[in-house]
Amino acid sequence: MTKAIESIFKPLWKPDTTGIPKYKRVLNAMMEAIKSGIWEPGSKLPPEDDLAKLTPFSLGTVQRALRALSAQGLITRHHGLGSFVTQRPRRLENPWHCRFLADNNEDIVPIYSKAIKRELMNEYGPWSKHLGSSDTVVQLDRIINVNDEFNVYSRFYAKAELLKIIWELPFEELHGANVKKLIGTRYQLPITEILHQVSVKQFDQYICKKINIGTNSFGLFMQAIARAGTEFTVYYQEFFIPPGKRALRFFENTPAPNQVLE
Amino acid sequence: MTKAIESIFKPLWKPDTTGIPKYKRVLNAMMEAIKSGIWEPGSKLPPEDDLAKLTPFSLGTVQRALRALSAQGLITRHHGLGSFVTQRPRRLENPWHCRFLADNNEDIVPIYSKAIKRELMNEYGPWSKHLGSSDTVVQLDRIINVNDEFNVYSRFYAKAELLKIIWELPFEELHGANVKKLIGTRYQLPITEILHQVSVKQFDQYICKKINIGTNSFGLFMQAIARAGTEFTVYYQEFFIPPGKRALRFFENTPAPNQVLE
DNA sequence: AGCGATTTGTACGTATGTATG
DNA sequence: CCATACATACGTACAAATCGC
Repeated sequence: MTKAIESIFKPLWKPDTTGIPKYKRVLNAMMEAIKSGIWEPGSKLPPEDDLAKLTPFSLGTVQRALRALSAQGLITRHHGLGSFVTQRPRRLENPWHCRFLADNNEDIVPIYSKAIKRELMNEYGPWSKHLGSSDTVVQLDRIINVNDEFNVYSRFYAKAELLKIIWELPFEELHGANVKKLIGTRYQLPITEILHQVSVKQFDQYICKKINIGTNSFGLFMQAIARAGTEFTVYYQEFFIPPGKRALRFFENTPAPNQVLE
Repeated sequence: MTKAIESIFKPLWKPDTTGIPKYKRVLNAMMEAIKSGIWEPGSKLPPEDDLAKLTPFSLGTVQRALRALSAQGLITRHHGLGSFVTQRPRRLENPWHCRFLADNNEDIVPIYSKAIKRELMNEYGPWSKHLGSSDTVVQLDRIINVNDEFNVYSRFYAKAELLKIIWELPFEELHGANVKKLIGTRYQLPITEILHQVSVKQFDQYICKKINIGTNSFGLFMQAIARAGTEFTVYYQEFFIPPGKRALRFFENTPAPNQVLE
């Protein structure tokens, strides 16, 4: 554990050749550690003093790096408590850009999804408007458990031919996986924008039963349309979210591209 | 000239009662000066040393304020040259990030807003979390008519001192105007991101009556948080949207920030 | 309720580095 | 090369929030 953390700061002890300011070198090292998972989301960082001792630099320098990390949203700092790794969906790696908020209005709550149905379809449906009506469409239904508090029903649609993986993969492997991530790693599909629409409507019996809420309840209905370019739709998705639970936050901002290096 | 600049920093010489950190007091004073036009866009600020001498604080403190102003996009700094008031601060073109969709799922429907209440407040409330709890807050309530089909109730909150225009402007001029646009043209405040949150909840009696829906109806509750930089909140807004009507679409206009954060 | 111990937050003064004109 | 002006860095000190005893 400590070994891993020490290794993060090892490179800082070597004399610098690049001319990068020290506080940025510290920042980059820590950013790398967070991204690569050495520090997991939610975990507590060592106190400033300790960090400073792990580097050949002064406390103030380390503090500045921490302040910048906090401004970038990678860590959250609490006076008198400590610094913690936050988890914010990063647009580039993770096309999720809406998540349920924790009580502190800052962190996001964990979710776990379970695939429950997969079908190939040729009919016309609400998805046709977005995916086109001519081709075979694969539908994947999942139930997303949010922080063990409530369930969300999700329907995912894509052209079967385009996303072969969805119906070729063993069904079990669709559990828990973030399908969008799967798409991202497996295909080189550059999803450039995701449109979201929300409205309030009455859920049908099937949905209500599946997510364990009273029959004919009203709830939040969200649609997401993921596109590559402005024309081409990669997938279309529907979410049925029970009322009154947690607020859903949209992260519409892309993190600045080049603060990592230099 | 110099007289005006000196006057900006006058208040800093008085002993602080509020507990606001010095670097923030410097920041606020300069922000005020830029907003109000004492420093015009493009003009050069005095060098760090001079600024420090104009305040009772150290160079480092002034530097930190300048760094933060730069991160918020209000000033631009050039090594060896000087600091300048940003010409056209980077902001979202259209601060409306979401609109109601027409039936063709493509166009947006027209809206018209009417101001119905304006108040100054000192209490603690849901806005405090975003705007801070110490200062006086101006609240502006409006009813937004959507395509003559239904009404949305909107509550707008901002620090009174920051957005003087909201409560200094004759009440009638707040009708129909896009307040955000007003802010954009009148002040040099670059809104770089707007966060949105949605949830479904029961509206209170007052709201229901104002937008002509049945008492105790459920509906879509949306919150919007507009920021300059990643830290500073410009305003906080709440929307109460009746159920089942039209879908609300979120557009992503990314302002592509290129600023170094801190 | 009080009192340390821990930990982050702010601030100062000073020194040196580096880009610009 | 020089003066100007921003950029980074250090070491130190104290303030303030939080937690556990």
